[in-house]
Order: sequence, then structure tokens, then C-alpha cells
Amino acid sequence: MEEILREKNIKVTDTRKEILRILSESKSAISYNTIQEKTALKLDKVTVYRTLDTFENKGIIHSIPSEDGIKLYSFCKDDCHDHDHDDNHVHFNCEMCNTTVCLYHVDIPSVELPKGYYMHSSKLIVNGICPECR
Amino acid sequence: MEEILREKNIKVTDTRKEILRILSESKSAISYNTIQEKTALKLDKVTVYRTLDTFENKGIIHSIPSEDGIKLYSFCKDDCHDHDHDDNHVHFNCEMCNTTVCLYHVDIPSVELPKGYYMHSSKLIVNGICPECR
DNA sequence: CTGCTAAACGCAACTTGGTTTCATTAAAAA
DNA sequence: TTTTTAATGAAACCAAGTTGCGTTTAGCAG
Repeated sequence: MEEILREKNIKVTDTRKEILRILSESKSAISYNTIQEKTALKLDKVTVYRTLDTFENKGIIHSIPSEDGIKLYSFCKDDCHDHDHDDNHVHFNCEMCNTTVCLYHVDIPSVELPKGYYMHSSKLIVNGICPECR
Repeated sequence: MEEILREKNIKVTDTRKEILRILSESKSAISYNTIQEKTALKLDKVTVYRTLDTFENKGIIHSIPSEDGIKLYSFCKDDCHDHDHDDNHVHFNCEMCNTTVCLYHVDIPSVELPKGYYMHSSKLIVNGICPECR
């Protein structure tokens, strides 16, 4: 865990280790609130948000907007670099348990855009029912 | 414009006609704020949000979450029904002018989900540069 | 080990998108 | 024209996320 922080040249602090731990143990993408629920430490709101920003900028995690507009965070695959995420995978949101998971092995298919449109990145969120809820 | 409201069996009011007019004249998906900017009438915030909810439930418009979590609204194609939208098109967000448009003629390709996952709907948002900003 | 400094933290106050409650008004059916 | 039910408006509220600023601390140089 600490190595990740060292690799990215950011200071190793308790807060960062804790947030990293929670994110790494979570199977689904989680919100700020979930992080607060899962920690025993008292983490300041601002610090948590700033930490998540830092992690995202450093390519440690990526964010997905949930259906209701709140940000969810999830670990990146290995092939992400600073400011240049390669999170070309599909996200699945279960309508029953309301969790969002990364389908790392399902790539977003390429689409043919009309003339004049240039793509940088894309996000595909599939809504439905997950295996656990069936 | 009024016919749309009559067809959906909801009351025809000035507010609804106005919001419908603004939405119909807009080429891109717009937020609550844009509606306020574009109207000469004084529209109450609550009424606007409720009207947008109603329109969405009736299948007159659909919503797309913007990159920064705020809701954008856009007209539906003809083939939407109450609570059962058929908005299977790609949305394009321009990173320069920060507008989101419906690419009605670009369908979301189907993806092969892992075993046990069942799809209801999906959203594909492409980020990049639009023809106007090139 | 000690001091230094930039980076990280913590608190309070704020902003913003959106909702709840409840009393008032008006569309359209009877 | 009356009545009823849906729609509106105002105020207060809520929650996610941010800003400003003073304090602390990681980790480096000496």
C-alpha cells in the first residue's frame, strides 16, 4: 500500500494509507460517505475529498458519476498513468443493491461518430441486475 | 407544443409550455440553470424541477448526468413511452464548449456482459471535441 | 538527530443543485 | 358554474462538495 504512494511521489500519511486500504478492500466503486462509514479513524471531510482528488490525478483511482449525481471512486487497473487514465472498461450499476462495479474485462466498444466529432474518452454505464441480486 | 402535453394527459400550463419551448429550441442538452437564463417568465425553481421530472416520467424528455454531476435534459425521440425510454443513443460532450448533444443516429453498441449480469439500459457518453470547436 | 520547508491536514464557513412541506391557485371535468 | 384534483409558489431545508486560512507533519538536508 505504502509503495503505491511512494511510487507516485506523494507523502505517506495515515489518512492516505487508510483511504487506500478501504478502496482496495472494496469490491465496488464507493462514495465519500462509504469511506466515512468504513473507517475507525476520524477523517476530515475536506481531507478525504482532497485525497480522492490527488489519487485520481495520480492515476491511482478513477471516478464514475452515479445515477444520482454523486461521485464514486474505484481503483485503476495497472495501465493508468498520471492524468492519463486508461479506464476503458464498462461500469455496471445494479438497480437492486445500487452498487456500481468495474467490469475490467469488458471493454467499451468503439463507436463511429458523425463527421467532425473527435473522441478523447468515453464512459459506458450499464444498468441492470447483478449476479448477487438475481 | 400543447398537443404534446394533451397527448400525455397532463394539464396545459404556461410554465410547461415555456419549458417545453426552451427545450425544443435548444440544440444541446440543458440544465435547470440554462432554463432560468433563457426564460423571460419568472419560473419558480421548484416548479421547474417538478416540471422536468414530470416530463421525464412521461417520456417527453430524458436526462443525462453531466461530467460534474448536474442533470442535463433533452427531448426524446418519438419512440419513447411513459417510464420506458428508448434513448439508446450516444451522448457527446465537448470538452471545449462544455455542451452535451444527443447523437440520435449513433446507437450504443451492445456489450457482452459476464455471466449473471442482466442489462436493462445503458448510457454511453463520449468526451471530445465537437465540430464547432475544431 | 535536528531543524527546515513544502506538502498535507483540519476547521469553519460557504456554494450549489436539488428536495420537502404546506398553503394557494387554476385547469378542465362534471 | 361548480368542484375537484393537479399544479404552483414561497420558505426553509438538505447534502455533496469547495474555499480560505491557520496549523501540523513528512521527509529531506545538514
